[in-house]
Amino acid sequence: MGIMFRGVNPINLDGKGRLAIPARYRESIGDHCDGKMVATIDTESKCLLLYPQPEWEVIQAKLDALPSFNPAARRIQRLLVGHATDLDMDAAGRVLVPAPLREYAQLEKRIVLLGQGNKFEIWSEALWNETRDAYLLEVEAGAALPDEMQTLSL
Amino acid sequence: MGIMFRGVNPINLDGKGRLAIPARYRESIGDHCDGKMVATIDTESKCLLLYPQPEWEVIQAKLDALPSFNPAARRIQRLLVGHATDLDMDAAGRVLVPAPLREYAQLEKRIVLLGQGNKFEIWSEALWNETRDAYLLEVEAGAALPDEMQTLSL
DNA sequence: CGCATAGTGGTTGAAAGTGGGTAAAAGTGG
DNA sequence: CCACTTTTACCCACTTTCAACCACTATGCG
Repeated sequence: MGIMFRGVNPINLDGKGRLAIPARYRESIGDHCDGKMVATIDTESKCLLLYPQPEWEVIQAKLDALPSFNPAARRIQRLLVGHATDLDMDAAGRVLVPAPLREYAQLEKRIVLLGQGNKFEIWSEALWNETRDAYLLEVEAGAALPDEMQTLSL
Repeated sequence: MGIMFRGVNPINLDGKGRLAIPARYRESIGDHCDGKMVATIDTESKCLLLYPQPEWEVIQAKLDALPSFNPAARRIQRLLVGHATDLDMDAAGRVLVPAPLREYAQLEKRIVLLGQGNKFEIWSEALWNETRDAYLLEVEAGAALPDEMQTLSL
């Protein structure tokens, strides 16, 4: 059983595009992967995914195992593996988010770091707020839940 | 079989947004999770959910196991796990409720802490009163009960 | 009626967030 | 292959935030 990230963290990117990982995650990240992380794009939403390196290796192994002649599989491989970039935490607990990834997720100064289990999601603050509000409206409208979740008891 | 909370507790949030857990729950919380709790939003109602950490870990594990390419699953993960925040009781038995969560549930000074089995719900007092009265009216109007409850014996 | 415990609020010191400067390294073009 | 430009990693300084601590008040119980 590995690392478990959660929570919403409003952060400022600095002028150089650096992201300061909130202090409460640093110890577990240091233990788990010595500050080595991997960032890539989320293909479904305009946000980035940030994994501890060991977690990412597992994902990439699964992706590499997909059938090479299936166009959808190739597409996912190219998008996810193709954009995956190694990032190192510096002494102050920051990682430099590469310009192409910043551009994809429309990251300016105000961003949100969202804990999501074995990974983080990185959103522009504006986009996250829009997305979150839309989700809440969907729930209110009684959006259907898939079977796996019908039995989920909170 | 774990912890069981119940009862309605009117409480004041202080100026810093701290919530004093009523003394009668503190011992069991201390035993069960050493004061470590997790708060997140309720997606159905404008209130917060407050779990002892071990209880929450079980729920998050289930949520994290949902399929990543299912939009409804991503929605629930982002809303619940994304807003989940670790809280620690201080020496006086208080937890600081983060500003984003206070905002979601419209918590000002007067709030209500509602025991609900393995968790608490945190309501603004005004919203709770409205909701409770509405529920009572629905029952009075003879709202239908689902089948599972037809046989329920109190 | 007094004591003990819970509720409440304020203060302060350490740590996290933030921003910039500099030097080395990588990339680019002649 | 060398010179020049751009990037990036490391370091330092400033500001803000928050959590632990302390003090006072209210309440309930013996």
